[in-house]
Amino acid sequence: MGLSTRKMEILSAVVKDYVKTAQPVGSRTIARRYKMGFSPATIRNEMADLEEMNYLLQPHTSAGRIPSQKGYRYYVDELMQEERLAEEDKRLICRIFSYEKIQEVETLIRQASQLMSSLTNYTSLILGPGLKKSAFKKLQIMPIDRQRGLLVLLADTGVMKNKLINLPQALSQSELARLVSYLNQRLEGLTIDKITAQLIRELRRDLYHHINFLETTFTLLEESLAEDESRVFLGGITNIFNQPEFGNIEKIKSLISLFEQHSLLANLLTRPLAGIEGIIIKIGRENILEEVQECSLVMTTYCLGKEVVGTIGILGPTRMEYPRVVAVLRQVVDQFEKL
Amino acid sequence: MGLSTRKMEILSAVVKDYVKTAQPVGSRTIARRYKMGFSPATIRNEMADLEEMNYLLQPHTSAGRIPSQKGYRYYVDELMQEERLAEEDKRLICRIFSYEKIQEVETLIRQASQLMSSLTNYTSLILGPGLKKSAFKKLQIMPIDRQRGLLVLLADTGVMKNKLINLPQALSQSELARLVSYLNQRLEGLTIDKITAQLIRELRRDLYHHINFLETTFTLLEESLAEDESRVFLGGITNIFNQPEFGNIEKIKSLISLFEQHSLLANLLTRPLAGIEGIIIKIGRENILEEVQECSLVMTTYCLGKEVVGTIGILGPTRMEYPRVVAVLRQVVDQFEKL
DNA sequence: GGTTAGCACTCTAAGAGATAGAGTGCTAAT
DNA sequence: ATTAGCACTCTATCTCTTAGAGTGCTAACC
Repeated sequence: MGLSTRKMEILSAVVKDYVKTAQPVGSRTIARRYKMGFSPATIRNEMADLEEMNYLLQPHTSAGRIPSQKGYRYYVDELMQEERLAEEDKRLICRIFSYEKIQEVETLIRQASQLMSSLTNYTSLILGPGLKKSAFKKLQIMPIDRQRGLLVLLADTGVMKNKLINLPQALSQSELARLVSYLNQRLEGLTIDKITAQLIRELRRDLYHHINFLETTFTLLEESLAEDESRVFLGGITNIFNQPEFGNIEKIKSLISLFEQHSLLANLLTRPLAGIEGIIIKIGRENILEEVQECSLVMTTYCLGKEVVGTIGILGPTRMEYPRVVAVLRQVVDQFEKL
Repeated sequence: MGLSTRKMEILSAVVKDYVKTAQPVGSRTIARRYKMGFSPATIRNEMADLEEMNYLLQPHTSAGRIPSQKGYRYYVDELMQEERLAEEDKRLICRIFSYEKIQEVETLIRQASQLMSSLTNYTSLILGPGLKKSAFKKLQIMPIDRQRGLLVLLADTGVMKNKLINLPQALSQSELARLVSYLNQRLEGLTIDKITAQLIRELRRDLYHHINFLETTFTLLEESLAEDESRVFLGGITNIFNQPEFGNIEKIKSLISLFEQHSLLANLLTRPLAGIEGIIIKIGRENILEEVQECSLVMTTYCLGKEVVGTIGILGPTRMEYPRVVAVLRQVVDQFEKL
């Protein structure tokens, strides 16, 4: 599979030029703009070879070449050099992470999402930290009136979850307090997704007379686990539609409709990253969902504390400025993990 | 300004037909489809009059007529009859309000928003209940570790707000408990937007030595008031783009970009309703924002408890099925207010 | 006087050529 | 191995034409 140096240079030039202009690239253009020291004819021959090998393709006979999916893959894996971010850009990223120390995770994520999209001119997708993978921190029950209370569940990642619950009439203030402190003690340090099984076995045994009440607590936890995955934050939706590949209304609609379905997005951001560290790039049909098969997704997991809790991604057309996007993403994730 | 009965019938026919077909309506079509007992020529004369009076307009000389903004206004105010919803539709609406009694306000709103958009095929906008107009219900501080606590603020509308705060080292468990119960007692029943001023004057006096701590509480309240208005829920974004008036990509982009700016949407949903009860309809340029000047917005405020807390609206093209939209909206709001 | 038939006129949307331009692949020369 | 030259191909764009829908006006009708 070894490409000659010259083929690499040409492939690289085609990708760069096509990314910039969105127009099929001709041999003359490459010879002129990238001064390779060969005539267009030579480049034509090489390009014909590259097409033969499926790195390039021609929209129609008398047009220039554009990179194929395989071409992008090769470029991304072997040829591209990650961009060095301008100091200015780095500063912008650092600022949102340091501006105020005590900040809601959600606010932070929203800001990061905004910023990434404006730095890249693509759309950013962030899968927020869910309860599932977080460790239990604290639980509190706040009585509202005779019958109802508010259950507040806090994870070490800063995520929290509230739920209205019914309190058994019989429960007195001090009983409630004891119950809460007991639960806190027992659940301390556990990962949320380990709690369900544990709860049933142990707590039921110890708390016969409060079973009815715990049923609700239990339901909350279950529901949290189910809803959990679908907290997706989008930024710069309009950006991606400014790309010329979205001149077609149907494509826009199909993407917008996808953007409304957060559970699908969550999947898109979760599945490919299972067990993988670092930044990964999914090009075109490498993505699971049909709606983004003309797009590329650059993404990575991020941690809050020790545990991996979510995914950050940037979605653009396959004709994407990969070197820059990777650089921005890396910078953001680095900052994230410093928290 | 009195239109003859015949002119009314013709205007009404033009609106109905144009809403259905999205094509300019000709005199022949009206004569045929709406059997008015007059020849096309007569209708042509009447239509010429209506155009003269600015109720109708002609895209170009040899085309049929379409309603002008003034035409829609007259139709909506004088001619249209609210649709009777099918039992089936009513049932769908009732179901989400009764399905589970104890439900998060947010979940409910999301569901309502989904449903409204699918029942109308337009986009629904709901301005969620904010803290501002709600009455204070309960406040709790949940210690997390030595330095930090989680402040939970609950309003009678079911809205809640969390905020991380720094706790002064000096504060003991029991002191904290006393403080919380004191605050609860003092703030009970107040509307949130009345708290700010009150807090400063009275609480400061009584709680010299905790001022530092209260500063943060106070900050939370202030921030809540500021962020507050921008909780907007959108449903069925894609729907509105299926309308033929959005054949133009620029229009789509401009709307999408508006949909991302929740503070603008909040304004759109708040300003026109100040002091007004019932359903109001803003047609085309009657709307504040430029992006929706070819759209109509049917909206009304809703209450949770006694206080008006938010707005529900449906956004479609000016060429909108007003009778149906009004009916759906009314049904949803009625259900809302039964809570 | 209100209503209607008839007809010339206008405007658009859609299709058919025609043309320019970009880029190729091949051949022959270097 | 490289390059110049050239015929060829394909698209995008423009113009021209045509069909069709709908009008406004005039003159006839009840």
